[in-house]
Formats: sequence, C-alpha cells, structure tokens
Amino acid sequence: MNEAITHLKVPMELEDDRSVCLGPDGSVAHVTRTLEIIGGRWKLPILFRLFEKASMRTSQLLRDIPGISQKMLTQHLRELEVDGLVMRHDYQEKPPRVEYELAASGRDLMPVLMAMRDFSRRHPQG
Amino acid sequence: MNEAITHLKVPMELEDDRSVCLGPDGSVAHVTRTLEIIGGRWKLPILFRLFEKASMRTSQLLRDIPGISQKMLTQHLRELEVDGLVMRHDYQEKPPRVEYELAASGRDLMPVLMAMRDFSRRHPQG
DNA sequence: CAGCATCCCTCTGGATACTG
DNA sequence: CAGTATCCAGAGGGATGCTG
Repeated sequence: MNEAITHLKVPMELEDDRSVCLGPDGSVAHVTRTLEIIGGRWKLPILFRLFEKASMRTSQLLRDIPGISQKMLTQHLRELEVDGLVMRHDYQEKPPRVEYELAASGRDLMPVLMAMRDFSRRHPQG
Repeated sequence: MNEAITHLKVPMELEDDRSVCLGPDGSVAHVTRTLEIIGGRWKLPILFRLFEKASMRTSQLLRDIPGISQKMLTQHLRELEVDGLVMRHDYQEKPPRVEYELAASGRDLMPVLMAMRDFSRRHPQG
C-alpha cells in the first residue's frame, strides 16, 4: 500500500541519479521521503490532533476534523501507521472500539513540523 | 498562477475552520503553506542545486537535474520566484542569458529542509 | 462504530512541437 | 538559449453505499 504522492515520488531508475547528483548525503531523497509521509490532504490535521489529544477514537477524529470523510480518515491513518508515525489499538469490542495515538516517530516529527510552521510565519506570502 | 498542490490546498470555505479547530496558532495552515511551496515534483532538486551553486543558468539546471523537462523547470522556477524563494536575473542578451539564485527566503528554508532530511535519516522506512 | 468498495472528477506532470 | 502552448495519462481524493 502506502501509495505515495505521485509528483513527489522518485521513479526507481532515477533515485540513484538524484542522490548522487544532489549531494553524497542524498538530501533530496530524504526530504522527499519526509514529504511523502506527511503529504496527504489530511495528514497534518490528523497528526496535530493526535499531538494535542494523545489518544483518540476514529469517530472523535472524524468529528474534530471538519471536512474529512470516513474513507480518507481511515486511509490516511493506515498510511501513517505503515510509516510508523501512528499506533493503532483495536480493543476487540462490540461495537468496535479503536483508538489511535502518536508513535515515537510521530512525536519526533513534531519539531520538524514546528520548524515548517515557523518558516511560513516568518515569510508571509505576497 | 501558483497553482498549488490540490490535495494540500485548503478550500476557502474550510480554511478558517481548520485554523480554529487545530489550534489558535493556525499551525496546520502554516505547515500546509510550507508544503505547498516545496511540494512540486522538482522543487527540491532545484532548491538544493541553487543552494550548492549559488547562481545558475537555465541550461545548467536542465543538465544537472536528470529527468527534468524544460517545461517543468521553467514552471517550477516561476512558482519558486512567486513564492519568494528564488531570484531571477535576465541579462537581456542575445542569445538569451538568464540566471537564478536563492533569495533570502530560500536560504532561510534550507535549515528546515535539513531538519526534514535528518528526520528521514533517523527513521528509516520499514 | 469502524472500515471497505465503487464511481468519478480534478489536477499534476510528462511528451512534444513551436517562437524569439 | 530561454520560454510557451497542447495534448494526455495517471494518481489523489470526494461522494456514496454496504458490511460485521
């Protein structure tokens, strides 16, 4: 799964080329990777929500994020889970009860997001 | 112009809602703004290139970034210029001679990109 | 309540050809 | 050399209905 963002994804054949030509550290590839992880339409709202509230049920997220649909919520939560940012807890109850919380990687990501937020603040668009 | 990334763009009607519901600081909106700026398929290669080489001609960029097309190079350079990350210098010569360099905002962005790079390094994908 | 399956529309980006 | 104009394929995401 984890269908990454198309226009950000690096075609297999070019990946090495780009790493090489753009620094031996592969900076571009790594930044691209981070972009792919947070690049979904609702990824940021979900992450910030879980950052504020620690643990949340699916229905809570659905209510607290205006405009998101069931489908997109589940889909993005899956991707975030696969990418290791979010942990899913299924309590195996009836009716279903599932909760999500930020994993360690997810918490580590927050300072990066804060840096991105601060950049935008320091550079208001023209 | 500056046609932003669709799946990242916040519909007008929801912009306020999201800012409110996701913290009074509008974190999500700001991070989204930064994402939009760097979200194009070739934005990162271009930025890193200009970060390394200071000033470059169009043809140099075209040669140094494997896989990019004339169209996308120009298009992304325009967007980066509009967003204030890149400065364009047209020397008004014949044949044409145009050079690009990072603007102050572009240089300010680099530490943020480094943070994103480091995050990816610290969290290798599964 | 939580999640999956479809259909459909929009937009990005690639390929190509042309201008000054 | 630098840039523009078309055409087109593919992916992301919205709307809706169904399942356990």
